[in-house]
Amino acid sequence: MEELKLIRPGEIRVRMAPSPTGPMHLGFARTALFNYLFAEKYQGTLILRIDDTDIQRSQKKWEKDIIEGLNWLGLEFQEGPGVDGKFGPYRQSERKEIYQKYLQKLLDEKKIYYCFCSPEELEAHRNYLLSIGQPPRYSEKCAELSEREIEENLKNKKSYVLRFRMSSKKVRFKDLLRGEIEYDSQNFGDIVVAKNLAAPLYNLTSVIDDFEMKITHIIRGEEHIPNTPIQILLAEALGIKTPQYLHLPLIFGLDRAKLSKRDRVKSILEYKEEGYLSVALINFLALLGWNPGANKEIFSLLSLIQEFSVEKIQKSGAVFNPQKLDWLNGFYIRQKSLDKLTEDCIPYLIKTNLIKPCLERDKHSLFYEGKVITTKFETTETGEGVSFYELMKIIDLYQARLKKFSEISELIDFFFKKKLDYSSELLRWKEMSNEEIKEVLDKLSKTLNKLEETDWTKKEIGEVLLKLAGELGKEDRGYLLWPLRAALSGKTASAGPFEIAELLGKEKTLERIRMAKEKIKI
RNA sequence: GUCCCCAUCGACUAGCGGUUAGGUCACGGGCCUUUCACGCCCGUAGCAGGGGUUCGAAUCCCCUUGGGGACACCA
Repeated sequence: MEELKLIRPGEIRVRMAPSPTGPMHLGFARTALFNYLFAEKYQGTLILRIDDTDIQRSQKKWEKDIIEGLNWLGLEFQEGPGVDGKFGPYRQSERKEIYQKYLQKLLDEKKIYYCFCSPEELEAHRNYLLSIGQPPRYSEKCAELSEREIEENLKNKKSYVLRFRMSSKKVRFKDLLRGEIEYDSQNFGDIVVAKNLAAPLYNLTSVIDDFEMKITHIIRGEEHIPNTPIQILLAEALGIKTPQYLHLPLIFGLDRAKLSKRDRVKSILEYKEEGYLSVALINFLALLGWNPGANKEIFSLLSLIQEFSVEKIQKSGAVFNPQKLDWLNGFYIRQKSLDKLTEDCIPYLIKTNLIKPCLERDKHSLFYEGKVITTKFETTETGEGVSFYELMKIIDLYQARLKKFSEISELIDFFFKKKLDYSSELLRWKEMSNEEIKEVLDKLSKTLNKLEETDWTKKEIGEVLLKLAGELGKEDRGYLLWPLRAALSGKTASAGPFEIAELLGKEKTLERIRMAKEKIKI
């Protein structure tokens, strides 16, 4: 990539150009990320341009989704009309006069022409060509209409489109990733560049804006490779320069189909709601199609900027693997400080109705001079209060077990319940008989009951129970500890019984053992 | 159908003419451990096929096959 070495800081201008016709999906997020990294790497400028020329399909809510997604990921752009000193996106829908100027010029120069063919007519012709194995392209029926015919049709208000007179030639361009790519423009036919003088279409607006915005490098998905020769021809007709191109490989779903083509496109914001960290998603996305060459998997946005290089971008498409995303997310969750993690989890506990929002809750007052104040959340089922500090201790037990925040509720719900719902079979360790289970539970309550409230710590609890386990004469501690853990949590998997018992408190621990005994029939 | 892009473990990838083909996720086993997870150790698994070029090809070239993308009055 010798041309990249010639780049001077500040020269680069790149853009993200989503069309707001659907939510911001992973594919666009990855393209945005690479544009961002490229711009940051070379101290260039990144622009957000909303390609909303299709007024039928474009929606404000999708634009909002895209901008929120970008914000969440921390991919900031450095230019654009905005308010309060903040940059906003350019919108093609707000730049109509610019396109009209160019369109008129093309029309005057007869480089585009009026086409009055009906959609039905075109459809039929396309199907015919397809059926005889020809590339489906326009018949050029209207290419040579006389001035009079055109005026006649326009006067009769016959609907029209504007077609570009495609020159017949070979178009070559250089892709920064793939090298020379050549197309024969004969395959294209005279494409439609505008629905009418006031409604230009993507290929035209894109070429004009990239020029007007002085874009130096277009970094976009591979699906745009076939558009590139058309855009080059268009630029030629307009007499404007073309930027350099870099086409990123596609991201596929597990079924190997292009992500944005799948039935239901998942918004990046849904990952946020599920409890993924943006740092994890960024890290994951970067690794999808890019690799620094070293045996390294963990990258912050900053380290990505430092290490990013175009040479290391993959050429082949990548399958999106949710398991690796989960692993990365779990990794980043384990790196979090406990108070931050707890803050992150609280909305999920509220959403699943385990606790109620704290009315006088003020995030900044939770910690006062390093001390935890006693802000209490009301637990929905028991009506008791649970402090931020207590929540922190619970979540501490699950930090290593959590892959995403949305999982927290079903992991720790038993702390907030009056009665646990589980089958008596859960209490059975290996081949234990019902009598044995009951006996073990009896011993547990007797032993724990003797423990003073002041000694009710996981350390003390562990000591007396381990001693008890030794007295039981069984090799296997599970004989004692499994029924306990099951009785306290009601789950097949959970944190350890000593920790749970400590946080539950003596009273609740004994109550749960008692309830477990009731389940056992002899 | 036509055009274009691509091709290393199941997935993401390292490799850029000479390697016991490396790493991560997932999977299997072990340690730790009452369970689950974390952590640590070990393991299974790959150069799509065929021709060249070369003393020597995962690596360079060609063909085949396979996968994908594009062929709109969408972007």
